[in-house]
Amino acid sequence: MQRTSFADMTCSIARTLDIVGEPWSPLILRDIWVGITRFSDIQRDLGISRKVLAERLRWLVTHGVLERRQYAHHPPRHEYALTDKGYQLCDILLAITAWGDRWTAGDAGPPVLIRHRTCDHHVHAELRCSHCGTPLHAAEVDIEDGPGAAGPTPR
Amino acid sequence: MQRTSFADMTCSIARTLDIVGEPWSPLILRDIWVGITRFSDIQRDLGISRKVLAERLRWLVTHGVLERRQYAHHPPRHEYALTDKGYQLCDILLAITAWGDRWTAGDAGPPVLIRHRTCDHHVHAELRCSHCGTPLHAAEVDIEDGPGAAGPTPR
DNA sequence: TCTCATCGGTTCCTTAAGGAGACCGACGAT
DNA sequence: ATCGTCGGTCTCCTTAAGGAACCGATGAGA
Repeated sequence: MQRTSFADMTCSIARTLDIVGEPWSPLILRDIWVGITRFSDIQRDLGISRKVLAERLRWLVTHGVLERRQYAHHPPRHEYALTDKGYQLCDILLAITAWGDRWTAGDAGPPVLIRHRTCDHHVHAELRCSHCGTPLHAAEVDIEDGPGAAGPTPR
Repeated sequence: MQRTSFADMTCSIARTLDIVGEPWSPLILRDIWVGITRFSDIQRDLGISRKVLAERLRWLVTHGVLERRQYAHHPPRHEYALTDKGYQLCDILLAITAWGDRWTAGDAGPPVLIRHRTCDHHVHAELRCSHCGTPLHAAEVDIEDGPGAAGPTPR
């Protein structure tokens, strides 16, 4: 899709979307995160076309989000694994899950529960301010030009 | 493009992507969030085609993320505004910005800085556990079936 | 009054991306 | 010898994105 590339926009959101903004990519990352790591398994689980899956996996590997590993030599078999960069993308998936649970789950309740191993409770993700630690929301922040801004009206 | 609808998947990530997973949608939300609220202004700012912008705005309004408001009567003029549901989506944008600042900004530094009005510092978003308050990361959680799960192997 | 500009779109055409499914080589199992 | 699995590639068709032109309602200026 995405005939217009976002890679050159002066915006961290746009540059992130350039890497994982295509609709299937977050679902592929989710699958690998929960342990569905092989080509055929991902294809079966998502119902994605094999062509598109191959394209996306290649793209995500070249952008350092995934790595392709050979886990068996005699029948040469491969799996995909998250890099550090990819694991941190999954944090965004936690934030997306929190929104989806709240606004799209309906009466049936959330499809999955998230158990935090640290405290052993069912939890959801909350955004906090890195400085003062209080809950952070989009309505409570101001946007200012940063060092990487371009031109007089950057974003 | 998204010829395959994600709306019926038993997954909060998929259902969220069904609403805002198309690549332009997050950028449209960002623009409205930072105060670019009129059709022509958004179109100019993003360089998106007018046709696609009209489609996206309609979609986001029908899904309750935006509302279309008439802000002038005599020359009938409209603007788009975030609903509560839409404002909470912008929290995801904060998480995306944090990742993009870290992994795509390069030597120039982040394009924008986020000032938290509560503490008046430049900050970034951190994910915390809703129960124990410690930092929450994708590697530290287990996924379990929730009440809205479907079938024996839901996701 | 005539002309020009703006806002918020709609319509049309071209091009590129997604979906379905056939095919394929390497290997293992029966 | 045949069948099945894994990890893809290739081809064909449909559909969505991009670009540009057009449009009605209004307002501003000469």
